[in-house]
Amino acid sequence: MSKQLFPLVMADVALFCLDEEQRLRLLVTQRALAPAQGNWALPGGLLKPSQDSSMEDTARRVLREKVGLDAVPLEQVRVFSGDRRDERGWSLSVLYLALLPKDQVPAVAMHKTDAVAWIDPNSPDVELAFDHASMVQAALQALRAKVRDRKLPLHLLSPLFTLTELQRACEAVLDTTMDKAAFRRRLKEREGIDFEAVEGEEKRGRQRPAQCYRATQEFYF
Amino acid sequence: MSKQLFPLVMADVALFCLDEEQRLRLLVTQRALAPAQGNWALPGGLLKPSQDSSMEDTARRVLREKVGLDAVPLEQVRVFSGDRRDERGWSLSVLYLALLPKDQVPAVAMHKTDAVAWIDPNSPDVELAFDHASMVQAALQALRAKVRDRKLPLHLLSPLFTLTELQRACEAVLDTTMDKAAFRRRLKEREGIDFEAVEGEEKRGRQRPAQCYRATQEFYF
DNA sequence: TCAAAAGTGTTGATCCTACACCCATGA
DNA sequence: TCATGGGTGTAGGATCAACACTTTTGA
Repeated sequence: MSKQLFPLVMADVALFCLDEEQRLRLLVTQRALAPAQGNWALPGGLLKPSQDSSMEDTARRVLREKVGLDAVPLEQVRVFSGDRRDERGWSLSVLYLALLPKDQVPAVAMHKTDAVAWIDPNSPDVELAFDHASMVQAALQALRAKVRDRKLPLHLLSPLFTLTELQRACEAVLDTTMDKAAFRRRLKEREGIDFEAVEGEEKRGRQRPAQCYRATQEFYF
Repeated sequence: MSKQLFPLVMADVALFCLDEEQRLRLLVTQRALAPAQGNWALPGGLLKPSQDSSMEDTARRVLREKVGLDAVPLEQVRVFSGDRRDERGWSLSVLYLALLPKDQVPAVAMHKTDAVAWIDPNSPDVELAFDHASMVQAALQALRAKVRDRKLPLHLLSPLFTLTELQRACEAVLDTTMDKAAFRRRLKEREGIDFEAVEGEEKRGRQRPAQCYRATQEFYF
């Protein structure tokens, strides 16, 4: 057991995006300091009671400082705690889930204060520090549960999106393929997607252009 | 903002049971110490790093110390944190959900170290301290989500239970009524409830006795 | 005119709801 | 024998998965 009186309190973030081929990707950073220096880990950091007015603030600040991202929608997953998960002693981490809109992915690549990488969350090709492998599992599970529950991962897309893009996003999360007709019928019946951004037609490569949609905030998660 | 370096770290427990009339009830305790002395609140307490090897341990210890319950299955709901929820300063609480088997309810009544009460979680007739009203809401939501998701709140019942008791438990949680035939069909098809505890027939009041069932552990939650 | 992706319609299987019905018991 | 709650069968409606089909564009 530890002799310390207070635990370390921190926030970690599992930040997902879609890559160019619409595959689900997870952001990891290379740790600049001990412990686990040089290892890969989820972006995270210690609570600063004087700066943060909640753990969500901590997570937000961490994202700002480590990846240069602001105003990312966050969702709590769960707490990881114990006297053995961090060599510095008793620690408690609140894990947050975040989805990065397609149009902000380049911003991460630009910001170069820390080494960052996008990895496949299903089969990570790097070893993750601490219990961050479990965290990734938990975050994935939470994300999948939501999509399975008919929620739409709209935050993975740009504000203007096509139905096929939305379907690809759901498929990437659940790692399945879905029927186009059924997917669209479910959406249309649910009444809440605003139609046709009048001239917003995406002229993709060499095929028929697709209708663009915009969703009201309540459909985001 | 607070000047403290470390936050208070604690665990709170939303412990549910069914009363004699199969209604969902929530355990609250009267606070013996400041802050909020004399007010009602969820049972909770501070992390003791030297005794607890995880936050779940903290929750378990709290239940043991405050209500005299041991080995209650716990499930994490989520974290409540911030600099304004507790007058003592920056604080972080991990909320746990627990279901109390019918045959252990009397044990709580016996244990008299703290004043305890069972209240209706939907319309609490007492004012709860801190942000515990939000906690109750969150715990209820988590519980309902599970039952809606076809999970069985078996921990609310004795190990030997009748199908009607199980249905009443689900109904109490969701605050609805369900169709008997449909409920039973769903169960039977799911293959996993062991049948007939040979002589375990409950001879309720003045009607036909009901078949008793026992479930394998994987169906509990 | 062809490939590729957008977008729609149909059909059979499955699940769910509502309700009717029989069964076993205590009074 | 009647009231009460345990337990089952069925029919109609909603939902869903699978697949075939039409449309619109760039090359």
